[in-house]
Amino acid sequence: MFEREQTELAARIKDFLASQGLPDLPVAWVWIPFAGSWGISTSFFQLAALEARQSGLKVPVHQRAQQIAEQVADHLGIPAGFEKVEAVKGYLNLYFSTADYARQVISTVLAQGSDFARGEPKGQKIMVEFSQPNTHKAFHVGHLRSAILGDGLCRILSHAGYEVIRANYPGDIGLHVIKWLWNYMKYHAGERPDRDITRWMGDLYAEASRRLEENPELEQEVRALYARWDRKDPQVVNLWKETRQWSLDGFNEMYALLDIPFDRYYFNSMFEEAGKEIVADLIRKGIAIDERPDGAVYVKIDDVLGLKQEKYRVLVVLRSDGTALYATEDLALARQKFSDYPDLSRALYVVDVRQSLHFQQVFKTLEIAGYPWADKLEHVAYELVNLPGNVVVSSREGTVVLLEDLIREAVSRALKVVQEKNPDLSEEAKQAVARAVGIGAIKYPMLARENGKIVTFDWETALDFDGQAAPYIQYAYVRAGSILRKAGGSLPPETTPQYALTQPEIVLVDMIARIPKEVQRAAADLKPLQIATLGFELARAFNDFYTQCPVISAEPQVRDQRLRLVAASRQAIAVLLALMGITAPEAM
RNA sequence: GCCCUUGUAGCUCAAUUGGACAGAGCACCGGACUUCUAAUCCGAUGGUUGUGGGUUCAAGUCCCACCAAGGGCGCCA
Repeated sequence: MFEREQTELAARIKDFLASQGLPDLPVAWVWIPFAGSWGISTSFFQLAALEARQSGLKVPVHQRAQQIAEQVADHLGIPAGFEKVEAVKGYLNLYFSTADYARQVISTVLAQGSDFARGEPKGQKIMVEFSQPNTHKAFHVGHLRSAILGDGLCRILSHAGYEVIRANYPGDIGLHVIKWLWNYMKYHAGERPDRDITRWMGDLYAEASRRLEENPELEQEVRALYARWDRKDPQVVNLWKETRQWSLDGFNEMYALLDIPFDRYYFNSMFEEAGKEIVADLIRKGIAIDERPDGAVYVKIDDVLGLKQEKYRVLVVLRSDGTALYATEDLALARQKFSDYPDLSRALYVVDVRQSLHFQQVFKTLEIAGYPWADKLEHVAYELVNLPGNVVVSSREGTVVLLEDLIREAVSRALKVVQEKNPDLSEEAKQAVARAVGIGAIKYPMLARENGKIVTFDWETALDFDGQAAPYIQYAYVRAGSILRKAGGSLPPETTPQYALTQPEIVLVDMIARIPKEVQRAAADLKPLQIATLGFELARAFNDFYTQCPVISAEPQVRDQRLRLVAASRQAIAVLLALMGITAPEAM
């Protein structure tokens, strides 16, 4: 909002500075950083410093910056739409006129509804690959971050104006799958999962690992089974297909609960052969070195690039026995993405930070091989989810917190609270609230953290519904809805407030006005954290308003104005919750 | 050995990308429900931003060194 005014003012300032013979520097507007200040600000330190360097004048920079700010303030006077202009400590602050500003912000939100803060279509298509779960294994809190972070990124990018393709890449083949099949065929033949599919699949996998650990000689049988898979033995392939589907069914249940959809599935198993073709091509081009059967096929990336210092090191692209590796498949997967969507402008991989080098290697190898889209591949790295005391989540260590357990616990905990707080709700409504609150509480901490920082999971924090957490934001939404319901009727028409706005109202409008810019920033930086933080701050501003500014009992003019502000706040909170994939409940 | 990430209040995290007084939430202490839902609000306590240099008008943010934690380094995914 107010981009036009900002651009015009910047032009006027630049003209003025030029007329004073001052250096030409871009005018960068920022929000005045003090809570409750409505306006934009820019500083003149850079200008003063540059001038001092060019002319050799000995005036202290901050003093000179203040002089310039004062001159500019005098020159501008008070522009239309503003009510105060001041020069302070080298900064030029322009305060919006409160009445106009509030009216404009509120009306914009109410007119745009759920499209509030939606960016202009950018004409760019972005694929986001995230939540790469392994079939035939458990789905635990550790896997949750990629799913939630990736989903949040998709929502933000889409709202910011990009066309987004949500891709999943399940690990449906590999040693872990063969181990599982071996265990199933030998000890569980004919069994089928009933409920809790993913748990059952995970249990069988853990059992297989245990058996092999206790009796290492059994690994021969697993290897033999792998060979049968490689020969495409129909019995093995069919069983693999059937059991793989069980896992996928289980994943789908959880994605549905979490409201995380996908447009496109790529499966690990689809890329073994295609990957081998690319490797053959790399060998033909002299990029990869083939040392089979004594050694593997690899790319000495640093050598190829002529780097003196090691950076990309060596990427093994095929095993010495000719079977495919993760890297083999990744080469083919990237090609497939751009074959399916030739006009993709970016392909993001939301994968944990441990694979940073791997992706750098794969991307660089594709670039060397001459694929024109190689520079559009991008690894969005995030840190792992740990348990208190820096304990790694691991099925082998028995430290897993299964996703289904987490969801169940969070929801039942939320249900208890609803029953306490709002016993009059119907049973059905209570369940819906509990789901919204429980799942929101799980999602929020995964989003409200810098991507590169470890999330420590512990039950206490995860199920703590107080303070900076999703329920806080949801509650603000509920309160706003409650006021509107009590007030009844339709919203009063747009008016310019004729009374002096109070501080909580000013802060609240300010928060709402920041949203469009923050959406763009979060999209550009690929950081849902910024949305999560803003969501909390907006909710806090609303709660503050709620306690200090009566709406329904206020005199008619104030009441009308505040009702519109409440409706706009509710809408703005809904937009931010939607960007995080968190449900906005009607009651709590 | 080389490379990457992180280090901010007792704990968990922010800080408009180099700007104005480093802000929240938990926890602790003290207050506020016959008034729009107290899953809330108000107040108090709490800081040499790991250490030492440097660049800059301006450094939590950039550069160098050191310390600490985590991660990655040719046939795991």
